[in-house]
Amino acid sequence: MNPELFSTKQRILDAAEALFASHGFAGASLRQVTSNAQVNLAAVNYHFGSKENLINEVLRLRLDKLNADRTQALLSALAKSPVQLEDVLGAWIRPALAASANEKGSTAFVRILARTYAEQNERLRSFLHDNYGHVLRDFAAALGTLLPHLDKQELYWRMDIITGALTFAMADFGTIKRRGASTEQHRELTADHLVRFAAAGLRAE
Amino acid sequence: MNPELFSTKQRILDAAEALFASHGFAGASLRQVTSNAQVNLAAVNYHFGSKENLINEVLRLRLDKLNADRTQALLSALAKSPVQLEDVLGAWIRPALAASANEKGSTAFVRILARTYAEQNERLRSFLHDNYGHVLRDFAAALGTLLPHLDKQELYWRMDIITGALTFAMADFGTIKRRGASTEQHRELTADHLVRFAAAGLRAE
DNA sequence: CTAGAATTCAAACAAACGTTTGATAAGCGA
DNA sequence: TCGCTTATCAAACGTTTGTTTGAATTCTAG
Repeated sequence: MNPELFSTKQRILDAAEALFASHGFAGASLRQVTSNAQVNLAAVNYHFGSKENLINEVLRLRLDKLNADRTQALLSALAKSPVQLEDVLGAWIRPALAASANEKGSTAFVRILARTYAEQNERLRSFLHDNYGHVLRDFAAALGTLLPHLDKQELYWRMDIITGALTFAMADFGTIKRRGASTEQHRELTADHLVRFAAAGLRAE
Repeated sequence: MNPELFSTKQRILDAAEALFASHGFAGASLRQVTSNAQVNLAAVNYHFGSKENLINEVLRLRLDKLNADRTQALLSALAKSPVQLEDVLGAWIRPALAASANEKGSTAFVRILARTYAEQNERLRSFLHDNYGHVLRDFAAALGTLLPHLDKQELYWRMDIITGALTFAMADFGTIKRRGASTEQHRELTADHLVRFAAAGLRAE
């Protein structure tokens, strides 16, 4: 029951995250996961109950932090006066980029997100909607007041485009190298460009 | 050997496309495919050799047409003087949107594309790169002359963002309904917005 | 009509899958 | 140390996977 850093449970989560990212949920087997984690095959069902629960847990842990970061960043952006579109978009984009360059140095989570986003899997979509839909709604409300020329449907559609762009930009974040820039500089640069790109797209027409 | 419209081979391709789109390559079994296609299980291996070959064939058939359409549209855009950024982007975006609303009335192919794009699967990535990389290079060259303020690396990165946005917009194309608009009107509207969005993002900074 | 190729079919193959089991080991408050 | 919970383990469970087989059927050129 200890939240040890290298506990069986944590090693499974780490290995699962990496394998789900590279092979997908269906493509990564529990035997691969437990082998990479160097734990017994039965450990997954003991600690998580089932493969499906493991998938949910991998998503939940990361999303909890990402959404908390986004919510806090949004509050900061809304506290300023006047509220700037770039700040709101930054509150959406920067925490996601930060999550993609975390302690494990892996972009596994965002690649999982890209896959999940690409999947039409109804179970996952409703899981995301139920647990994290309110964050999306908060951002939509903030963006809506900043962009009164967009009706609600159009706004959601453009946010979807931005999310797609962001997700893929993040998924490629780890693979694209920029000459003579540290990871943090690179991240800042990427965030700046994404925010500008998204802001220009939202203001269009 | 006949290219009949409802041949066993074609029925397998159609069923595979739909199932790969909704369940992924690993998630869709040959038994599901052959059952939906109403053909014998062994027919896949007889006509395609293996599941992997079937996946490649599903991708290849659609991509051949998409890339031919894009190449032709690019030539048309470049024939005009002066060459407009919106026209080049339209040559990239419109054929993809058209492919997403084809005779079968399904968005299966673009959802497959979204999944493939999200996958880090090296086999598929090199398959796409080897067979269709030249089209991407042609567009990059055209965009490069229109956007001299972007260096090559930055340009490719932004094209990646656009492709991600486009892919997800297409994947959602079928699910989003717009009140009082036919499918063709809807597609035209979507294409216009995507082009504007992308052009604004590319011109930024 | 007939011979031979092309296709379809039910059945089975080994391998891999997620999951369960029961025994064993480790951890720990009393 | 005891007794009990928690955790790990090898082994096996029944399914499902992609693939192969060999016989039956359909098609087609001569």
